[in-house]
Amino acid sequence: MGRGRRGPAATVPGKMPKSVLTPQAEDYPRWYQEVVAKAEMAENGPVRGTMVVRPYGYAIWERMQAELDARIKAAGARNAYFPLFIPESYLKREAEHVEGFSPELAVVTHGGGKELEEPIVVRPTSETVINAYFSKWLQSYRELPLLLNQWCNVVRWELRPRLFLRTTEFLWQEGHTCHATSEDARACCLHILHDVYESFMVEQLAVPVLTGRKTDAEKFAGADASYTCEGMMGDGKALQMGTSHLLGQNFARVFDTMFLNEEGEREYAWQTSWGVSTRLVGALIMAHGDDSGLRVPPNIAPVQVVVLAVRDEGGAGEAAASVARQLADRGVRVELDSRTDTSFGRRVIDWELKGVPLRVEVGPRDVAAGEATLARRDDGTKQSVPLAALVERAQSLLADIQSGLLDEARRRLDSRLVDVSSVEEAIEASQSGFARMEWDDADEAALNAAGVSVRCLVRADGTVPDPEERSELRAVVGRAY
RNA sequence: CGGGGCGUAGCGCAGCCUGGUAGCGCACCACCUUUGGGAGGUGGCGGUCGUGGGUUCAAAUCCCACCGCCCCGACCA
Repeated sequence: MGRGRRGPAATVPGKMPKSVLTPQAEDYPRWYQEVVAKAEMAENGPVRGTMVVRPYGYAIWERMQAELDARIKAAGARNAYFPLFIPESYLKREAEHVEGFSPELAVVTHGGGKELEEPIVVRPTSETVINAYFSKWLQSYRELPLLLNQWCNVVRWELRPRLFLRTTEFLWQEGHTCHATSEDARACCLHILHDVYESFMVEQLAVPVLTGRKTDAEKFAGADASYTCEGMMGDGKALQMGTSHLLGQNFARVFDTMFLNEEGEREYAWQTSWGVSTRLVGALIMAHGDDSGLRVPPNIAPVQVVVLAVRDEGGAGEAAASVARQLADRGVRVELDSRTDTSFGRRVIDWELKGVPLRVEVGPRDVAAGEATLARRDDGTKQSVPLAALVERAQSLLADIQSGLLDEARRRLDSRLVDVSSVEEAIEASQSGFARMEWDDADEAALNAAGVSVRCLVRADGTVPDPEERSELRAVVGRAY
């Protein structure tokens, strides 16, 4: 936490502030920082730009990993692991790649107390090392396509870090593939974009995204084309949530990644690479969070239901434990909160901060009536439910909450995405959301001067353009994280 | 790197201008009363005042240098 900054708790000495967090409308970035801190997601590490991910934040990441990993494997990829350290010479082989990454590289010059003969780079991404091994392993078209994925950390030196959104070290998944034809590589790249990333974001994170192609200015260094999933955050700004790149034969050429084709000729492999990172946690926070804290969609929530024993009287403690057990038996991710030495209100607020989708309150009054109280985190409504019907009701409410959060996010995206016909209108529209316009009219220099950028390019029908496609395209512009 | 701000207890801050016993709120510990939307009382623990130097009988306070952090601008998942 920074010095010279105040949480709302500091404004009135001796008194609790009215609200737990700075309201979003008052100061969105501050709201974000406070949620991350108070929901115990993460904090800054000792080295600038590094991040300590706390158990609750990491639990969310683990849920994301589990869902993504299943989809990645279903797409045909296998997991592997490549080293953190990469010879600097590898990076230098692909001219555009080094040029793009050199400003943000961490370079190791000493090891074992001696200066190294060749500097070692801490991986900013692994195309180069992985290609060094692809070239060794790959022999025949019969081995294609070859799809590998790795879960790891990477380092890109950042000047202005923000927890989860932009840190010097972050966790991610990077997929790397080799294909026999350009068409097959393209199909894979888009399959990952839509059927792994977009589907995960919509179904699990309940965040609708726009998919499109990056402009040359924003594409991956060394790629022929980059495709992106762009989400709209609560303040109308865009967040790049995932990217899938078509590498062509660029890396294959410099690393000699070749195979023998059906005609018996040696040919360079056609490649893709793709990744999503812990930035997704930031996306989750900003896509659904409200003035009371996080709102985590049930599908991704590490805790879907918290059962609160209001106090340990009238059998409430036992009843709460029993409810929690029943929910767990039905496969619900549930946590029992029986800390009755802490006040009820405090505990409610803490669980709201953490965004647990559904809260079950069990107190003496509920027990006497044979009921429990269910409180939804998404809309704040409460209802009493007979204990016998509780598990069923909880499960149906979780489903409602999941779809409700998606609908809400979709309405925001739809209502704040407007079609415009000039740079001036685009800048105006970007103050509250996205603008869509003819790409030919989108003067990037003029937009950038106003703090706005082209997030992605799409066709008139909304589908993603081919790598070389340039005419009749629409540009989606907005402010970006 | 350019501009602005800030370093005092775990967190948020006051004290500095006008040198002289280091304070407040929250958190934490103990006990009692509490518990259906941030509980109250009483007692307690906790600080090399960012670092180094200088001025002075005396420095959190004045002077110099350095370091760090935060915010705003040029790059990125």
